Amino acid sequence: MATLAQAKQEFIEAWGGHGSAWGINRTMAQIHALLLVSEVALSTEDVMEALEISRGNANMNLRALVEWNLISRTVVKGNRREYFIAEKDAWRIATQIARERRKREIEPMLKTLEGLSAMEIRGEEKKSAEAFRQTIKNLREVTLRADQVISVVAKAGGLAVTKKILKLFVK
Amino acid sequence: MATLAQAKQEFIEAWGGHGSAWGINRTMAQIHALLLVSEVALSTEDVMEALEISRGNANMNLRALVEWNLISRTVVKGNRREYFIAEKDAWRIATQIARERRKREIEPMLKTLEGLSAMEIRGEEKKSAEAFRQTIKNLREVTLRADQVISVVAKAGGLAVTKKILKLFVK
DNA sequence: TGGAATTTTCAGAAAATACTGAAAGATTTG
DNA sequence: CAAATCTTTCAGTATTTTCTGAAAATTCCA
Repeated sequence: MATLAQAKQEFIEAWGGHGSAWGINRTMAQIHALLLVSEVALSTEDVMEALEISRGNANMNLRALVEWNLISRTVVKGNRREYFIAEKDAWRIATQIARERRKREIEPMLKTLEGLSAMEIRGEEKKSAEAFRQTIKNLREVTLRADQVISVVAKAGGLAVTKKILKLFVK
Repeated sequence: MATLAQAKQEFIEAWGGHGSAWGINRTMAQIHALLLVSEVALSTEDVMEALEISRGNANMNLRALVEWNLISRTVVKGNRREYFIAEKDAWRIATQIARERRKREIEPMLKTLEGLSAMEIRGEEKKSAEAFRQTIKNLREVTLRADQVISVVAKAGGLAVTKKILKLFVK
């Protein structure tokens, strides 16, 4: 049987390991995990110590997490340092990650595909050019629908609503 | 105005660049793109030449793409070599990618969260332990729902069906 | 305003990841 | 079944990504 501290440590390591699944690096995911299971706000120093990382690394990844809106800066009174606190609501965490990845990955991809769609192609190979254009168009359409699915879910009222809607479709 | 070859080249580079968005490396994505826009099956040699990569690299990434079910081996008669051909249907490409990522990323994550949920925690901090357990449970539930959304969409009849269902929810 | 406390930046170092090329292993064919 | 053709493997190398630590910048307070 584990102590609470051990369980938290295990979670931090696991979350760090899975971080690449949603497009962030190990350290960033570990810091996120650390703050997720911390009951109090933590300073850069605290994070450095807990994860045994350098100040630069801590600073950089804390900033990135703030940009992702997964954590926020806060003030602890009687103290000059900056402290950080994580968004704890799992639904909001998930939709926030979805939102960021959409922005960073799907949108640029759609831009690329749209650019290629719009490209005029010269030369004799009419048929081939048409096939190429169609491939791109299809990829664009599918990407667009994936994007919409993500977007619809992220804008759903929350976990309970999603669960109900899913019931209509599952099994 | 670009030639068809130039447009294809541009697509290959772009697709390579976006590859990391869906969990594969640049070369693997480029090979996929090359085969996607190729009207004929290509051999390892062809791929090596087109992308200026080594035999080892070509071989490794072609195998990975076969494992992802994004391309398949084929035979060109009167020829001893192995040739490769890509799945061209955009909907199937997308669902295949979704399926693989689910397997490689979401499932292990659920396993981890379930393991942590099941963990018994000793010590005096009952309240804290309960809060921790709740955090994990919530993350698990949200991950599970995300998984189900992906799964439902991937099993939908195809792009047309998805489009219709989306209409119920968008705007 | 001076200076102590804190945060940010970034060049170089370390670590992780991807690639090469040649050798070994298969497979086909004459 | 031996030679030719093709595929796979993998140790070493190259590239990319991430991290460190110290200096510079900023903020806060007396």
